[in-house]
Amino acid sequence: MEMIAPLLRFFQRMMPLDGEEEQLLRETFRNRLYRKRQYVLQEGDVCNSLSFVVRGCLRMYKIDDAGNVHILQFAVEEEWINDLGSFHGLRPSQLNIDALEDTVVLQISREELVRLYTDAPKFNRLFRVLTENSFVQLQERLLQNIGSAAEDRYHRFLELYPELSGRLSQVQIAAYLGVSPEFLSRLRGKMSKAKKP
Amino acid sequence: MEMIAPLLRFFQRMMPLDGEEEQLLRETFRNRLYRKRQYVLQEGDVCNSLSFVVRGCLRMYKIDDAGNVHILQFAVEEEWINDLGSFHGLRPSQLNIDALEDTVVLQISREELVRLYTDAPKFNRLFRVLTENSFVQLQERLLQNIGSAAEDRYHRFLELYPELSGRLSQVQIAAYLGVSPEFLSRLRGKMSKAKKP
DNA sequence: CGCGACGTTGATTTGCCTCAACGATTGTGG
DNA sequence: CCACAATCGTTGAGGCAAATCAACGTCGCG
Repeated sequence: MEMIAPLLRFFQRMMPLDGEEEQLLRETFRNRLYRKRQYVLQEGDVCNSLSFVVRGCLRMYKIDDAGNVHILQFAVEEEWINDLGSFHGLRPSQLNIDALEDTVVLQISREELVRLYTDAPKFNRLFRVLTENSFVQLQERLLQNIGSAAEDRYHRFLELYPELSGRLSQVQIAAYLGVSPEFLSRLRGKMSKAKKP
Repeated sequence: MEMIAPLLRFFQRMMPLDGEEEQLLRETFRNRLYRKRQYVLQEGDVCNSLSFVVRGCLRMYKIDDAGNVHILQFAVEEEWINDLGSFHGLRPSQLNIDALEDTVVLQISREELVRLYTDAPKFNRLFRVLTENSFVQLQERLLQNIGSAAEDRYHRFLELYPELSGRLSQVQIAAYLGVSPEFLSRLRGKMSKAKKP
């Protein structure tokens, strides 16, 4: 089954590709299915491939000393999710990535990526931009969380990802916002009371 | 006065450069002095150049709705400090960068950077790695702050940047850790009491 | 000299967490 | 297909980390 079309579209949106480059992508990216609750990356392992979500939903998170889950990022259709620190530094990851739904991804390994760079130098630029975008995304996330109360963060989350908010359980949203599920529930109660009556 | 040596060293450590590439760097980077308290980048402006600190100390921070300062990053000798989101996206920055000491920087504008990429493609790789490193640094910062109490964060700061902790006022350190100066003072009191007697 | 930044300390407040209990869903193995 | 378990969302009571406000002495600087 041909799943690479979304990836081609993704790159085409950044920069036109010729037939040879498209062919290279077809050859180097591999299709993979992760079942719900299955790990894509586990803490302590080295992140050895970049993942592009074709269908489904993944989360990347850290577990702190007290055992609490802190979600850095979700990834749904046509989004990337990687621990770039681990991938590039060949260091064991502090992060976990797993599937919240049955999820189809396209993956490229480090070796294949290096080969891609030499076979088609254009991908140097493409992946530089991709890294820049990841960076910006992370910084935006940090800036949003800085200096605003949990209620404001929840508001912004709803505005920014209206689709996700319907697709995720409140436990996941709470872990993304950095509050306890109980507290998020209280916030929702307060907010709906403030609107309805 | 020749100030470019530290920058050449910085790049050489990543990848050897030939004489022509060194010459390109000499031509494209410009020297600049910022006086203490002077802005390098002001909120609302677009970040139009990348800055490499030769001597001195800069800080990059956000001011939240309540007027509190949140420092994302310090930069001392041989470190970079940029709002990559604003620089690459040509968007107005939400961040400020200013000088905590009289500071000498080397800067390259966006146009000069583009020219550099076409004149010497090797810099594509170099700046890709640089962006990757910035990304990793930011992610490390985020992961450290996640799920650990202020006291632990302060400890880690002292271990990670022993030099900085002597060079900065406690107000700056507090703004970096994300706590009030009063609370940091209390932490210090508690910590020295726990060691001394 | 005087003024403003800094560091400290005390009293009070608050945003959010923890623990605990409950009904409502979801999902799973017999 | 049903029964039991697990997860989810909600609500209450109590607790703690850190903020806020205020006052004070110290220092460096213009």
